[in-house]
Amino acid sequence: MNSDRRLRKKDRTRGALLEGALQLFSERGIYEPSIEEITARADLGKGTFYQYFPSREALIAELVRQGFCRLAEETGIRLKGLPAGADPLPVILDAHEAFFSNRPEYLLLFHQARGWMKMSRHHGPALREAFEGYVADLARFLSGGTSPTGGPLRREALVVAGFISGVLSFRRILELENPEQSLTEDLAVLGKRGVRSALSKKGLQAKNGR
Amino acid sequence: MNSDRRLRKKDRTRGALLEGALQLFSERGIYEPSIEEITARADLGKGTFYQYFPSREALIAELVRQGFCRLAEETGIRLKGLPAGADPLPVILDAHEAFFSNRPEYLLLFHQARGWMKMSRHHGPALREAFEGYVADLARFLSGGTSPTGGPLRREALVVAGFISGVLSFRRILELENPEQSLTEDLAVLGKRGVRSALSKKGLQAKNGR
DNA sequence: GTCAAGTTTGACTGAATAGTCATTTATCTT
DNA sequence: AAGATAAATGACTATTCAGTCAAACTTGAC
Repeated sequence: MNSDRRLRKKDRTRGALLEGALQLFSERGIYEPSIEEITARADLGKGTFYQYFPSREALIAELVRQGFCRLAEETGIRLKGLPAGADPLPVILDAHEAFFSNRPEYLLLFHQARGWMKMSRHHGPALREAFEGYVADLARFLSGGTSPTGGPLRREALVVAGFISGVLSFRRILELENPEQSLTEDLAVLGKRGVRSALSKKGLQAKNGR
Repeated sequence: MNSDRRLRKKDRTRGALLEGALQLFSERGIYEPSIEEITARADLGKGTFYQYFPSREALIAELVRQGFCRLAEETGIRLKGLPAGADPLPVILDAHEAFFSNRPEYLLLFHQARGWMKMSRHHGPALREAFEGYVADLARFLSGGTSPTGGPLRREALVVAGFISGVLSFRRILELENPEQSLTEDLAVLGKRGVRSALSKKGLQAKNGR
């Protein structure tokens, strides 16, 4: 009746697969490594993979889901200590920066998974749901804890998600000389221009529009 | 002595390869399509590919370079009609929006090429140079035409590039219900928060920092 | 200890593909 | 038209890899 042992073992095996794959994907991307390499990294035989995941994509979707969960959790913790009424955005940005600094292996994974989703042919719903959940979390964080889902903050959340991922990505590939950076400062620099620009936008629109 | 004919033919063949590959990459990404599929799309034999490009990556790098050139050209044209002293940012954003709306095939290409660059093993310098050139162009545009290279605007350019690519990317995969969107407005919404936040940032830093 | 149920394995199959190169085809020169 | 140069070709090789499955192994129950 102590079949818990077996369950724990299964969990460990599954965990080893996920962990090994995450490591491998961060080195060589999600496309290159073969299934056999993934199982080898976890010190398992090739056949074992298919006991746990029906396909490479299922594994990727699970890794992404798990990653976003961890990210949301850490962000949530940081937001606990925020005085009510204060803008959560800088905390969110800092939390992301810290997360990707501690777990850089998620950077390429998230990036490539996003690219994967842009291809129509593939992808069951799991991957999309993971991203959707992440944006919903962001919207919730931005709202300061109220409005559980898809309110008017969804757009803002989408923009924040895009800003973070895009800036971190360009930072990564085209390193600045002096690497003291902060997403909050980046946003402030950009935001000053943006707000200023938005005011004079109307007049320009006619000239450049379409 | 009329070997111009041959040169033009060669150019046409090369162009057909590039065009076919771009189309194919936009449907199935840069990893999936085989070299033979690419040549087939251009109605050419497989061997022909290697007369023109030493590898898949070389082809990708050339496509990216070409794409950034077109993008910079179109942006430059729009900026011509800008009164001196005005902020070029909204025009840059509009130009990008129009470019990717007219040529959506570049969205996935640029995205995946960026991901490719994050993997250390691959990549000769060509791909990096293409991105570097793009950011340099952006910095030039942001400066209003002065300061030809790598001035203090490089960081700002990097942030702008990241913002644009990230927001467009998230928009693409998680479509909003009402698709009237504008990068300029997105930036304004975000910027208002960002500027506001930056001011109160110092006090928060101690609480959430490190 | 022995049986049954659950888990792991890696050899095997079939299919796909990168890159090569001897041959064919097209174009230019005279 | 004939010969020379350049370009295009696709059969071929050697490799890689996804997915399967019968056999081996492990664990728990009695």
